[in-house]
Amino acid sequence: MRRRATTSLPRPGYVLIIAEKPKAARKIAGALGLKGFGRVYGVPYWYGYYRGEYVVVSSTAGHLFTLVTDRHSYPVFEYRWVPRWEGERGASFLKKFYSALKALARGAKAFVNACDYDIEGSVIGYLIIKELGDVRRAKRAKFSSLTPQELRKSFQSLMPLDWDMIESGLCRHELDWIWGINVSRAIMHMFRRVMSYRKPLSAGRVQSPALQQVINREIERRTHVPLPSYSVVAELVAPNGEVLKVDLAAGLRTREEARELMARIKAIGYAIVKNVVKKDERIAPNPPFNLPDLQQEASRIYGISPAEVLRLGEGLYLDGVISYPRTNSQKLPPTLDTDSILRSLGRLSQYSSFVPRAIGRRPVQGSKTDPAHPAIYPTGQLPKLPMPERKWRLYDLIVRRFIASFLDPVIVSTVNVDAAFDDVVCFKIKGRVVKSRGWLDIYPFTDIKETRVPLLSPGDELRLKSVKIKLQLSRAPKRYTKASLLRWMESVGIGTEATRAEIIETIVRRGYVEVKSGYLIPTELGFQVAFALSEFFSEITDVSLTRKFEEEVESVRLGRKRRADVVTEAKEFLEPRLNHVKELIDSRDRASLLRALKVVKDEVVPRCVICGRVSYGESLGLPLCVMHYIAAEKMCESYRRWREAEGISFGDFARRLLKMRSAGDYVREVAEYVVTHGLNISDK
DNA sequence: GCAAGGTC
Repeated sequence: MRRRATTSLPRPGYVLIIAEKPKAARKIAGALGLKGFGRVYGVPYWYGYYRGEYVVVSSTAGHLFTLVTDRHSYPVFEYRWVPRWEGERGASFLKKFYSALKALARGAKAFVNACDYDIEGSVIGYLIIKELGDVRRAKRAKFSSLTPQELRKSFQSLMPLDWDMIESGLCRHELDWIWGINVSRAIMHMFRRVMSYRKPLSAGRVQSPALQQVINREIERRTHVPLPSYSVVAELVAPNGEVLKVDLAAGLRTREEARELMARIKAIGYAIVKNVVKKDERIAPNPPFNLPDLQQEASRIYGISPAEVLRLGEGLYLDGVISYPRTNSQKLPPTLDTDSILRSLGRLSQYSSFVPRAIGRRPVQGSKTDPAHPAIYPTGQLPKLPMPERKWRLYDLIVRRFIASFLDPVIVSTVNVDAAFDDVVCFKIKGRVVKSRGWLDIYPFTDIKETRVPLLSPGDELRLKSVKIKLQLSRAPKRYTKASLLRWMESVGIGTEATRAEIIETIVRRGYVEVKSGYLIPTELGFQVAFALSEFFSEITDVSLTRKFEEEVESVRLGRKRRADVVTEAKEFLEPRLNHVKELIDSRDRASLLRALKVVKDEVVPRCVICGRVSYGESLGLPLCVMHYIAAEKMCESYRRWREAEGISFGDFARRLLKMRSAGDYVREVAEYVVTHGLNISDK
């Protein structure tokens, strides 16, 4: 497109088309064949005639308006929309978009909201037209992708403003604001009064369930009581003399059971091969990245955090070397000229040998989709080198995943051997060898474990060389990393591609969790906030609040409910509870507040006999804090299994727990108390 | 100051 840059505003009397971002505005202008180009306040616009109509296309950069209130207290249900650059820190870059659209709106005779066709896009465009233009002279462009055909089609049949969609979007904003601001203020009030804590605290529909998840996992780990199970493992000698290590049985409940099995196996002395099945398995390449997959892989392979992936990805996108990164799609656009992208990538020596194998083929596609954007792919425009190391690594990962998606599957030869010691025990021996490396050389980050097995045929004898019993202890689940927490958020459907990483940073910034060796560990403050929320606003700690919002917002979109009614319901639900909490805090009933925060150390009675925190309840006949209480209860529960498995006394069980590294620290502390005070649970 | 959601 030839551009004639101008520094002044276009001649008035045009239809102003508003896109969600500058890149989209450029695509729309291209599709409509607009040749004129100019800038206002540095913001680009395009102009010209489309089907006889004089039009101007420009854009915002996401939300230009936000909700604010003038009230400083809570409950608060009065709010209004204001330009974001006025108040919000870090939003000053929006001022030029605001000024530009305001100036362009003055010369417009009509408006088109051409933001992404989703509820946020409807809100973004609507608020701009409402605040800076005139909604009575506005229409909506409806398109599902930014391809020229789709865009032209949408402008040939412009729709009236999509009021139900706008109302549902406004409703989502208001619900999140009402819940988030009010609950945040309530807990700040509480922590200020009770603990003299003065830093900002927060709660919200997405961040609070994420925090709760980290807390639950930590409680599980720290109150973990390992449970026993037994396996029988043996060394067998194949006819060719090779020694094989095999699990003959696993998951046995008692040591006695395992001993019996072992004795019978020893008496027989050899196993017979029953069946041998050889097969080739094909492992297809992964589809091109969407953002969650990229965040996961960058964290796994290079330890780059999800938020940094988003930041680096945005940089690569603005450099023009990759497509839009905030996407959930694993599919490439059907019209994409993949061959010319591949040819261009082939000019980089890292990739040149793979490109010929990829050209002329179709890529693997994933099942995930996105209403606004395709999967992340290299545009074929090559990056300026050198670039910072981590940025390069991310780019390289994206390119490799892209090229891999065109290549042959990895072929793995597998062998499955069934064998048995008479009718005493059947077992399997499995082997795997990579036969053809396929896409594995360009994307070598997948570890395909190889196990070799000697050549065996039915009827072969496997002589027993040795056999023993192995005690297996159940392990506590792993702590979350930023990447695995993000995965969890995605799996339960909270947050969006663009926000999840930043929301994880928020719970870190608040001091709710710390990052140690990549793992998220809740702080005392995090525990206290989570307990306070569960006590007074339990809904906000659960992902089901998002489900509820989605249902409400959807019913507004379908015109079945009015936004005002949904907002009123939320207000009527929250207001009495906020007032109740406020009264409790103002009543200075310190003891009940401390009990609600659960893990506070204070002079209040009764206290945990082990750690001095406020008591939560009695277990083993002792007043215990919530964590030692859970640990003690789990110990009593698990003792039944240990007695069945090993026939040991409660005292011996406690002594063994002290030595188990996989036992949670709260469990070991309770065990130590049990040992030193000679406690028993026979009376339970 | 506090949310979640867009995008630079």
